[in-house]
Formats: sequence, C-alpha cells, structure tokens
Amino acid sequence: MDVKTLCLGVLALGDASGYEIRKAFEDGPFSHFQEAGFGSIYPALKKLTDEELATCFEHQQDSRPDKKVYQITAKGRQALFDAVNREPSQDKFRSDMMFALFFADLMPIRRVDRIIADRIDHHTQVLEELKACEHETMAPGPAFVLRFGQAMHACAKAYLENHQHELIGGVLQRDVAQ
Amino acid sequence: MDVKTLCLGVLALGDASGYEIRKAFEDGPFSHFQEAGFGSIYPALKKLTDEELATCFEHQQDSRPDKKVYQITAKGRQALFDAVNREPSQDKFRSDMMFALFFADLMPIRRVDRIIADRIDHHTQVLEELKACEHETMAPGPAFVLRFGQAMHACAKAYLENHQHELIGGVLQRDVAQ
DNA sequence: CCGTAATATCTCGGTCCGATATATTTCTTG
DNA sequence: CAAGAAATATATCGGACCGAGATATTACGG
Repeated sequence: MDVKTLCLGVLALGDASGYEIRKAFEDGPFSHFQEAGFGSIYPALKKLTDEELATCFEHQQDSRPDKKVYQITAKGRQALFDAVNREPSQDKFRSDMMFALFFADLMPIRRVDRIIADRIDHHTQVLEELKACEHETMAPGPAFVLRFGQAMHACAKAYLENHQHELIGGVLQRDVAQ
Repeated sequence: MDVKTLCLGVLALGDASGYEIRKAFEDGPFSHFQEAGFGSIYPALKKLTDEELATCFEHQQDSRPDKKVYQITAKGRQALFDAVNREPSQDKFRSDMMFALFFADLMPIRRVDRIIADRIDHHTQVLEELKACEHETMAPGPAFVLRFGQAMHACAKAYLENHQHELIGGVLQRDVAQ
C-alpha cells in the first residue's frame, strides 16, 4: 500500500491538509497499523492532484502559512476502491527492541530491565489512547480494526509483564557464572 | 536498525553467505521481527567488507556459482555491541489488510470472509514454524524473542477467529439495508 | 517575557525494496 | 524417464520511502 493510497484513505473520511493527514497516522484512526511522514505525504499529495485523484483549495484566511486543504475526487474514490479490493500484502512487523533483546547477553541487566519497563509504559499509553476512541459510534470496519489494535497492544504488554523475569533471570545467571 | 547491523546480527551466529542471511530473515531466528531482501543485503555486505566489519571467503568447490561466505570480525562484533546498546526505536507494525478492512464497506462480504480466513491460516502456519524451533536449547535472549513471536501470532489468530463474525455481520446488515 | 508546543509546508540525501536477470542442480510428478 | 518446478546462489536498477532539517508564525503555561 503506497503513501498515495494511504492519503486517499484519510481523505475518504473528510477533507484534510497535509499536516492533518500526518496526524491521522500519528494519533488518528490509522495510527496503529500504518504510518507516513511529511517526506512521503507532500510528494504523494502532489502526485494525487496531478492525477486528479484529489483537488486542492488554498485557505489563506489563517494567520499561519496558507493551509492547503485537499479533497478526494470521484476518480480518487474509485482508485481507493480498487486498492482496497486488491490482494493485501503480508503484515510487516519490525522490532529493533526484539533484535536487541535477542542479544541480551551483550547488555547490562539494568538496561534490559529499563528497556522492557519503558516498552510496557508505551503499550499502556497506546491502550489508553485506543480506549478513548472506543465510545464513538463506528462503522463495523473501523471498530474491528480498532479492537484488533487494542488486542495486540494488550498482548504485547502482557507478554512483557509476565515473561520479563525469565529474561532478566537468565542474564543474571550468566553474570553469576562469570 | 539498518540492514548492515541486521547482517552483523546474523553473522554473529555463524558464518553465512548472502543467500543464507536472506533465509535467516525468511525462515530463521529473525524472521518474525525483522526482514531484509537481496536488494539490501548484497549492498550491505559490500559496505561491511569495505569497513572491515566482516571478511569474505570465496568457496568455488561447489558446482553452483561460487559461494561467498562472510565472517564477522572483532571490529564487527564491537559494532554490533554498540548498535544493540543504542536506544531501540519504536516497533513498527504495518498492515495493508487492516487498512483494507477499515474500508470493509467497500468490499463484497465473501472477500472480507476469505481475506480473514487466509490470514488465520497464515498465523497457524507461522505458529507451527515457531513451535518447531522451541525444543532446541536456547540462550535466554533468543528464547524470550521466540516466545514473544508465538504470543503475538497466537493473539492475532485468536482475535480474527473470535471477532470475524462481528465484521461480517456488520457488513451483512449494510447489504440488507440497501 | 521566555521557551516550548502546536500549526503548517517543503526539500534533500540516503536507505531500502520489489522486480528482474542469470545459471545450475535437485526434487517432484505425471 | 523427462519435463517442469523449486531450491541454490549472486547481483543490479529504478522508484519509493523516510528521517532530519529549514522556515515561519501563533498559543500557552510558568
């Protein structure tokens, strides 16, 4: 799924500026399963307007730099429809933390401990954010996806909480053996 | 974590060719939390030898094209140590399927049904692979990471199995309303 | 009144990745 | 047994992508 399609997805929910699209990937409804930075969003919006999948209105009434608000076109909705009905690629999960913990025997125990504690905090925070979205009445698609995110973060948090002692214990034994 | 560091991680477990490094990301011990294709591995190995983080031996005894076997150097082990002790970036999860299911109301019900069924099968398969690695005696790091992978795939599978009817039901209601 | 965060757009260098080319051997299946 | 598929093995190229930074203003808390 390229950034162009991702932007169309955000625009399908309502008109938005590049900045607001960014927020949809940082905080918003797509934040827990897709991401995109400014470096990919702005070029994508340029291409979308070139291909007439979106149109752009400049609002200069603000005091801040003119806000360019993008709107999806009928052609854009068709492109989103086509993309959504294409076979989705495999999920991609990347964790530098798991790579580091694979080599936990190269780390001081207190670092292993702290990294895991930080990550538990992070999952707690994301879970709260996801819970905050829950009350709103939602279409079945967004609701399903939101609850999937909740389930996954809860699972990761629970695993770290319940198994951290095994890792810490194992690394401690190494230190004793030395 | 760049591909260079990832390759050093694989080489730290034993000498390997580019092809074998690739397999470590497809089937091997890193497969469920990192990935890298040939397009990134071969340039990375070139850089690693240039920087003397790895050395390369050509084995031409095979009948196939000469196999270039790479070996990590002391300097390479130090670079891996440094990388592992740097602050790990956030986990990245990307799911085109979840993006598509967010817009489930743009899809025929049978497609929603099939996509989810396929994904459940996929998780089942990965779980079997991960279980197959389990018996081996492992260092605490690899064991922790392996069981994390098992937990996450089991969670994703369970979510899809237990909640698919909510999504299918919701989309069906839409069809009835029409 | 100062610093930080938020609003807002955009570029650039480097990294990465999918697709493709090439060539041989081994395994599978009709 | 032969044809074809899959595995072994290396490598490149164009395009997509992403982090970091440049720029500028306003809002807000201390």
